[in-house]
Amino acid sequence: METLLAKYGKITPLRAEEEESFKGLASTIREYEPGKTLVCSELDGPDQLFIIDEGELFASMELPSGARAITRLYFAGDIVGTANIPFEHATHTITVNAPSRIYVFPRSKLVDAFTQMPRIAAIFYTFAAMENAILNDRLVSVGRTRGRERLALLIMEIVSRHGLMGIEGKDQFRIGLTQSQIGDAIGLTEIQVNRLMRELSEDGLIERENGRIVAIDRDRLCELAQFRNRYDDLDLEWFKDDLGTQ
Amino acid sequence: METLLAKYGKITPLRAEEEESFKGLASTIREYEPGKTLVCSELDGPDQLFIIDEGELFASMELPSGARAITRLYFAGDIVGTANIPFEHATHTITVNAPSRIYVFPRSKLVDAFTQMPRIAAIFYTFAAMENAILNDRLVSVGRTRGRERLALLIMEIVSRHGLMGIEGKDQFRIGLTQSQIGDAIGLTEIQVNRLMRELSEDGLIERENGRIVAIDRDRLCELAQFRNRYDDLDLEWFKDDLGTQ
DNA sequence: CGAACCTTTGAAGTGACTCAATGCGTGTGG
DNA sequence: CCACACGCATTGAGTCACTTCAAAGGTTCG
Repeated sequence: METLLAKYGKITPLRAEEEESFKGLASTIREYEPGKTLVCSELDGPDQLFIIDEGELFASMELPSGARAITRLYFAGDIVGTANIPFEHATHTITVNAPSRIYVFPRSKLVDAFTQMPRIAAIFYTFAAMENAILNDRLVSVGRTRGRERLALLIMEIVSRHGLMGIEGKDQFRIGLTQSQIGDAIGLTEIQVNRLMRELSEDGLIERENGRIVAIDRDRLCELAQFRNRYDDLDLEWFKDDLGTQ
Repeated sequence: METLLAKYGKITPLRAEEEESFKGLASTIREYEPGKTLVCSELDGPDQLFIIDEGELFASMELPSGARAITRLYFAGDIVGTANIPFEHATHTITVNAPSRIYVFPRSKLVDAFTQMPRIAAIFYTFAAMENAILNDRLVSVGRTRGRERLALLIMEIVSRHGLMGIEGKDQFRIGLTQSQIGDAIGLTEIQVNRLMRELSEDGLIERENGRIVAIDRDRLCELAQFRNRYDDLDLEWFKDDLGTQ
């Protein structure tokens, strides 16, 4: 369960007894293949949270028109399903996008976690706020910038969140989305995504090899996207020491 | 402090001792006039949460280009500033849009609240998840629908959230936003907003009087916007009774 | 080797933007 | 009490980013 604790550890170290207790809450760990749907907004109740040990998922919504929007991307260490928790029906569909190993966390256990460990509540709250901030940035991007900027932002978001958990190496900036999925994530057609990628490529901001994207000129991408890495900006002093274990 | 407790009460009744304890956390109550900026993303640290007793606020972000995006609307009973809490710098600006009475809630007190009352943690988490879901719906709307649908969704969001706290009456559906602000909220120019409002008006979906909007045909607006009232869909059984006060 | 899926390119159409100007209501000061 | 300013709403004309429709080129895998 290293991965699970890694991102949390980055946020605020868990105490030994918290770590122990927290581990007990994740009832099962499962492996999933790409294409698997974990929660479907039309059918399922949202009775579970997921924590990604390894892999990639995304959250999406389908419109009656047949259009699809991808609203969130999830990587190792993320808590998945926050926005579904307080609802009777799931608000979005969650799909596995790369072979993944996932901890399953029944909603009912949240109660235990919050009661036994107030710091866990603060951590969950922090993750929800982080997701909120990322959605916020996405909304601004889609609502108020052109395709070129939106694409740059998506690339930077993926690059930086990948980097967070130390998923680096030569494959560092691989983007595991099809152009069609990228379009669904930034509100463009796949055709336009294709054209913009060529543009960014010709301008030397990215390189493409075999469907993979490499962010070459991160500085200019950041500048273009007005990207701000929210994780760098975390300030968790407010619950650092005060929350005891009762 | 009736309003504060009203929406929470709708979500899950507070116990007497919780209510007492909770009241103690809100340090001050203040009145603000329209135009006042409570938190500015560039300058201020996000050390405070606000709970609206009465009034209207919105959260926005400015881009270097001069464009502005409005990402959230807040009404009586809402918790404002959730997404700013774990960050060193605020992620968005919060502006007062109608005369408001607001409870101010220092961030440091959150620790006390979470520790003393696990149910409060669950409630805050729920509000964050709710905001998450609304941002989600907005993002889908802006990214994957036309202006007409977006406008309809915004109107329905405002109408339904107004209705929540019983702010009804003949003024029931008043929208306290200029066309320019509406544009910033749904990713259109004020000119396009104006044209679309005329369209909706001519089609009998809304009526306009003196800059106010009245949602006449709510059914067709819902259909058009594919609107789903998230508040109707709340399911909070999961922390109803189990979270003791320790 | 073909099927399925993804990427790429072209050409025509359109929703929304930009620029520009007018109208309208309210408040303010001469 | 009128003149003016200011913010907001409205309308028109031209342009552009992106969409839609259509088709061809690559890759991967059974």
